[in-house]
Amino acid sequence: MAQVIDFHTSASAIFNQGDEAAFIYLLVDGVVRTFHTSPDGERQIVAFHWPGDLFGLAEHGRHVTSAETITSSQIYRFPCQKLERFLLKNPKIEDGFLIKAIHDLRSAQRQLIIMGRLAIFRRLAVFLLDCSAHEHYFDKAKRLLTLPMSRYDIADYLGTSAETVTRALSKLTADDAVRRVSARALKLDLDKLRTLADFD
Amino acid sequence: MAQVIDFHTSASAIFNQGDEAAFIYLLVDGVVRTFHTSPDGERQIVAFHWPGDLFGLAEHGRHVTSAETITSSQIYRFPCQKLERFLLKNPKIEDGFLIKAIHDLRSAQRQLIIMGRLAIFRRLAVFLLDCSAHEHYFDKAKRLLTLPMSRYDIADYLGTSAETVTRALSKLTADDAVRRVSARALKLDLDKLRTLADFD
DNA sequence: CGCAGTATTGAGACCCGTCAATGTTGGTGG
DNA sequence: CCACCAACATTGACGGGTCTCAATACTGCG
Repeated sequence: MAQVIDFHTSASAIFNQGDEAAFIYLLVDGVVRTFHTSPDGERQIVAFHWPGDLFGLAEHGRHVTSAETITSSQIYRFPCQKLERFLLKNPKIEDGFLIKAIHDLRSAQRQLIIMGRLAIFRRLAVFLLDCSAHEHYFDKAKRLLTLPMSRYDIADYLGTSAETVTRALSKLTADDAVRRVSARALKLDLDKLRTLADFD
Repeated sequence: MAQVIDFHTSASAIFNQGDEAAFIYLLVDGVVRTFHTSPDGERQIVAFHWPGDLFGLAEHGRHVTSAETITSSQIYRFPCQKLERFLLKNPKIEDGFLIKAIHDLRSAQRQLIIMGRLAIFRRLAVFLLDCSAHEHYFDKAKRLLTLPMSRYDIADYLGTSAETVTRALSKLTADDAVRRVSARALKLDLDKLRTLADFD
C-alpha cells in the first residue's frame, strides 16, 4: 500500500502549496520543512519534520503548504483514498490520526505562544531545546547538537531574519547557554537554555 | 449526556491552564477566549471561539490553556470519558472530531503565518475579516462589525500591545478600509481589507 | 454623578529588519 | 591536492516600527 521515495539531494520538493493532496507522508529518515509562501514571496516555515513524523494532512483536498527536504531523506507515502477506505474499515486506527492531528495542533499553538510573546533569543532557546529532543542530531553525552538547517530556515521558522538569528545565537553564547563549535555544531547547556526558554 | 452552563458575566473562567480535562465544550452563544499565561504573566490568546465552535481539546488529559467568556455565554459540556466510550461505539462520529482537530490545526498554522510575516496593520485586517465571518456580530447589509472583545484581547491575540492595535486601526482608517463608528463598532470595506490582508 | 475599565494619543528608547561588506565552508573540477 | 566558487554565516551601520510609560478622553454602570 505504501510507496517508498528516496531524496538524495536537499531542497527537493515533496509537494507544493495548492497541489491536490494525493498522499500522506511518513518521514523515515532525514529532515523536512513545510512552509507557506505569500504572494510577496515571504516564506513562513510552519514546521520542521523529523524521522517518525507524519505530514501532509490537507485541507479540502489541497495542500496549504509546500514541503521540501532539508537533508537527503527517505519517505513513505500512502495514497489518500486507499487510506481513507482503510481507515473506515479499521476505525480504531483513526485514533492514531486524531492523536496525530491533536499533537500537531498543540505544536502549532505552542509555536503561536512562542512567536507572540517571546524575545527572539528566547525563541531560539526553545528551538534549540526542541532540536535536542531528536537523538539522531543531538549527542547527549557530548551535549552536541548538529543542526541540519540553515540560519535562513531557522529565521523563517521563528519569524525573523537570518542576521537576527546569528545575533541571538551570540547572545546565548554570551550567556554561556551555547558554545559554537562550528556554525552547525553547538554545544548546549540544557539547564541554562531551559531557564531562558521557560514559558509555561 | 450533555450539561448546559450559562455564564451571565464576562471574564468568567470556564477552565484553567493545568486543570484536568474533564469536559469538552460546545459554545452555543457568546464569545470565548482561550489563552496561555507565562510565568512572567504574559498572556497569549490562542483562539477566539464563536457560536458553534467546539473547544477544550486537551493534551495528556490536561488543559494547556485557560478559557474565559468574553460576553455572556451559553455553553454545553460533555464529560470526556463518556464521550470517549461513545465515540468508540460510534466510530463514524469520530470523523467529526478529526475534522475539527484538523480545522483547528489549520487555524493555528494560519495564525502562525500571520504572526510570523505580517505587519501589524495587516494582521489587524486579517483579524477584522475573520470577525466579519460571524453573522451575529457583522451586519452584512450595513457592513457594520460589532467587536465583542477589547483592544487588549486583540493585542494579546495578534502578539502586540493595545496601543499598537489602536494605531493600526488608525492606519486602516486612513486607508479608508475601516470607519470608526464607535470603539467597538466598525464599518468595514471588505475589498480594501482583503487587499491589505492578502497573504495566500 | 462618579468611578473603573477601556480607548486614544504623544514622546522616547530600543529592538530588529535591511543593506552592505567580509569571513567561512563544502563541493567541484582541473 | 589545490584553486575556485557559490552558498552560508557573521558583523557593522542605519532607519523605522513598535513597546513602554504617561497623560488624557471616553463609556457604561451602579
